[in-house]
Amino acid sequence: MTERGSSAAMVRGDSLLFLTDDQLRRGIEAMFFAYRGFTADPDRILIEHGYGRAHHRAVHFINRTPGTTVNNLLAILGVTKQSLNRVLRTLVEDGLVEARVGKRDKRERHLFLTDAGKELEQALSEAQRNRMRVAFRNAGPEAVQGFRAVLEEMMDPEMRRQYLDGVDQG
Amino acid sequence: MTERGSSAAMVRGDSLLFLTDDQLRRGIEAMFFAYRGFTADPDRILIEHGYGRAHHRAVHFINRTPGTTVNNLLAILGVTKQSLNRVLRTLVEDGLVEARVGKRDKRERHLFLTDAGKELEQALSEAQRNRMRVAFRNAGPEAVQGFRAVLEEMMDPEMRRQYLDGVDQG
DNA sequence: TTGGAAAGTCAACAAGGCTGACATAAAATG
DNA sequence: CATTTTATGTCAGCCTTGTTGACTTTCCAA
Repeated sequence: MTERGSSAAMVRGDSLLFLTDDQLRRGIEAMFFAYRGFTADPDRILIEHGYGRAHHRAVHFINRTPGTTVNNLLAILGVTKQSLNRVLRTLVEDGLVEARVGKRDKRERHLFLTDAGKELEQALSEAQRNRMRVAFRNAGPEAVQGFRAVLEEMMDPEMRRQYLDGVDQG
Repeated sequence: MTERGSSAAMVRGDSLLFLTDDQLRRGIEAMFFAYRGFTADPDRILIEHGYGRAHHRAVHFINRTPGTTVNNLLAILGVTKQSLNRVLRTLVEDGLVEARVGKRDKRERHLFLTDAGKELEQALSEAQRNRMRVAFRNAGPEAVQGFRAVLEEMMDPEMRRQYLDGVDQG
């Protein structure tokens, strides 16, 4: 992998990949259009349940890290506690999330999915994984590496930390 | 590039890339966290001007395709005309967008950025391009190819058409 | 014991989606 | 020419999800 002295050109194999403004604009539009596809399937499911993306996000990260506290969730989601609280309240009322008072620190609420919550999470993530799986397969293994590399570079440092935290096996 | 018979394994060079649910979950979170980074810089600029992402999207696509009609924009943005109209109205009132009555079809409004509109568009897209450029450079040219390939596969067919439409030189 | 952190609550507000209904002008069609 | 369809705009009202500000309760820790 060689790097040119030029500010906008990179060498890939034998073909030049120019990072012109137009190339970058295409990357920007790729993100915009792809994010729509990325959320489309879960959105349909959520509407049936009377929920929105905010509920999906909460359910996702509670599932990823069971027992996480409200404060942890706030840091990951990057919203105000009032916003998150509104979402969590409905999820608890609807019996999808359980908020257990902390044992060591009783101010904290540890969040868990109930069986019903796990069921919804499964439906949502399965739909999203299916699309991701098809995209990965069609694009090929090398593309998947590149996809992840670019997205990781696009994150703010704080978000990248959160992202790298959620690793199971490296 | 070889494909294994297995449903979840793909070969990349000599290392196996397993598409386990956990790998897919990481892809999902990568999208979530990266999209935040992707919008963070323009969001800051928009707030200073009292605008939101909806304005950014409109300005972006009017800049991409000057003279585009309201209906075209609706198809690209995937919102209702009421939603878009609210945004366009403020942009026209503020002198960032000009809506010219069509010559051949006088029902149509052809949308153009004014000089002030181009100025804002430049500020927004420059911020976004800078992040994209750094991400691309850090990830490397091969990663950029993969990034685009996966994102394109993630789009709904209709959106992919819109995406591929916006090509200048192939 | 007192300060401050964690969490919850209430109120108010705004952006930006949505639907439904209606108006207007102009093009297209019979 | 009459009718229908299309493109656009607009008003009213609703929802989700974000915001800020103020206030309370709980309770850990200095």
